[in-house]
Amino acid sequence: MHMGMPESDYPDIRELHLFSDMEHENFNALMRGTYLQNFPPQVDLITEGEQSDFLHVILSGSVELSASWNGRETTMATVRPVSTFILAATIKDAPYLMSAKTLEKSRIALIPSLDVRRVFDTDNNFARAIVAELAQCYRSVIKSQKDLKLRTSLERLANYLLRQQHLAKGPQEFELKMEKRRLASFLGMTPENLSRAFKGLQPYGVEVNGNLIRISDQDDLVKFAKPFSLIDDYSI
Amino acid sequence: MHMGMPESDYPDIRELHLFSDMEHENFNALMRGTYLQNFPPQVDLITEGEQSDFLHVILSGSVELSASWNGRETTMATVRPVSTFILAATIKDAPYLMSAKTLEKSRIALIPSLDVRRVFDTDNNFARAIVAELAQCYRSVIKSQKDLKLRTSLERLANYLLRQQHLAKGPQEFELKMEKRRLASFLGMTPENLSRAFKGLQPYGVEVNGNLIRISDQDDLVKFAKPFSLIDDYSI
DNA sequence: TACATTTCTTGATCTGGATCAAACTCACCC
DNA sequence: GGGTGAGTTTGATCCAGATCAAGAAATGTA
Repeated sequence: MHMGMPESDYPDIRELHLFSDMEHENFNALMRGTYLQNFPPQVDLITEGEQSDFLHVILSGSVELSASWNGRETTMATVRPVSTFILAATIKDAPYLMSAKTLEKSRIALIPSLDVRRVFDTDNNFARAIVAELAQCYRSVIKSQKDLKLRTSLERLANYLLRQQHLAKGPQEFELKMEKRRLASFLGMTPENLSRAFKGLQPYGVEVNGNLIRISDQDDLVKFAKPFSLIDDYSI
Repeated sequence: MHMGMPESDYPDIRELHLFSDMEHENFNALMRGTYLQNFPPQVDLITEGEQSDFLHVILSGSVELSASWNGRETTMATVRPVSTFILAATIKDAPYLMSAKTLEKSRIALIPSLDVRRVFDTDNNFARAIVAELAQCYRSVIKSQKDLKLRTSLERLANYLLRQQHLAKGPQEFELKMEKRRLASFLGMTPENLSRAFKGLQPYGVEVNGNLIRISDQDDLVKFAKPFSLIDDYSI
């Protein structure tokens, strides 16, 4: 681990909506204290319940956010570049509510929470950017909550596939970006059931081949899934 | 409905963490455009999908936030005085993700979203207060999500009762503040099942009499419920 | 290449919780 | 007081999804 960011990583972070409007001075102050590290897969970055020491920015790879209770565990979200995670805990100086671990080899910037809070207190543009980011995060969780409470697991899977297809710019064929067992946990079901759910979507034109998904009858799937902007559109 | 807030309601709102640190000037500007209204029970205040016109502050009574999809409906939360709701939609100028309706006769302040966004852009203390509020809201939803994904309905009910007892300052006996069918929906179950779940908690010392709950064996219930700060403590 | 380990799938069974139906309770109102 | 209608409870049944068990496939490793 080394202190201070190499020049080459500045732009990626600076471009993030969260940092793009802040004072140069303040951004540089943040970066001076920032650690950059390459992590191998399966490394625990954060354990739920611990105090927030760093705001994390994922520059490459992927990170899983999970939570556990009473011996059970569930996947809450997967984070992909370029974005931050556990912003709320950092701002509130509160314990993490989720654990985080790398899924693949990942490059991650660690910005000391103390610095984030200090700059937050002085840089108004940064404070405003944080509001936008938090509002976005809040609305995302609400959508996910609605997905969980209002839909069956089959419906959740169908809509998940449509969302992923949309993210992949809407091709007939695309790859799952998550291991199936993780996807199952994310969707609130068991791996066995996910496997059966894929079968259950065959009548609606979904073909599965390993990580490859083919949606042969888009309209049919849409008719079944009934995607709804107030649940499935993560851009609003 | 009348324009401009009566003096007597200023303090309630001013005391809210969200408004307490902002400039007098700006607070007054907000209040000048604010409508105050008394609503009877069962009035729809907000319909999900509509554009955010007002930030709502509930001064008395209670409001239910719900969401629906494909003919199904679920209770997301109940809001009680003094707090705001649908802050995220107001800030983002995005459509509401939830509907809101009064459960009881309620006094509610309606602050035009345009004004909120304008003051947000100029008053830094207000912007910071919004960050704190949003971070709190975000973490609350995450906790609720963990509750849903990691616990059975019986466990959710047990922990809900312990939380309510705690809010009531920990007496052996306390009242449910929600209709049972709403509570069922909030906990992600049917009314029938809630009824059976109450029965299922009898062995752990829970006695139900209408809206009155008596926890005769605290330790036993706690041992079953296994409350966990990172799910059940809404103050962190 | 062969072996080991993990993930994924499939089948059989079980169970938590939903649904359906009917009684019961209670608040409200003429 | 005696409806009337909503909310709640109880019982019977059903179903989605969990669990258990065992292969099959993929992945990593000697």
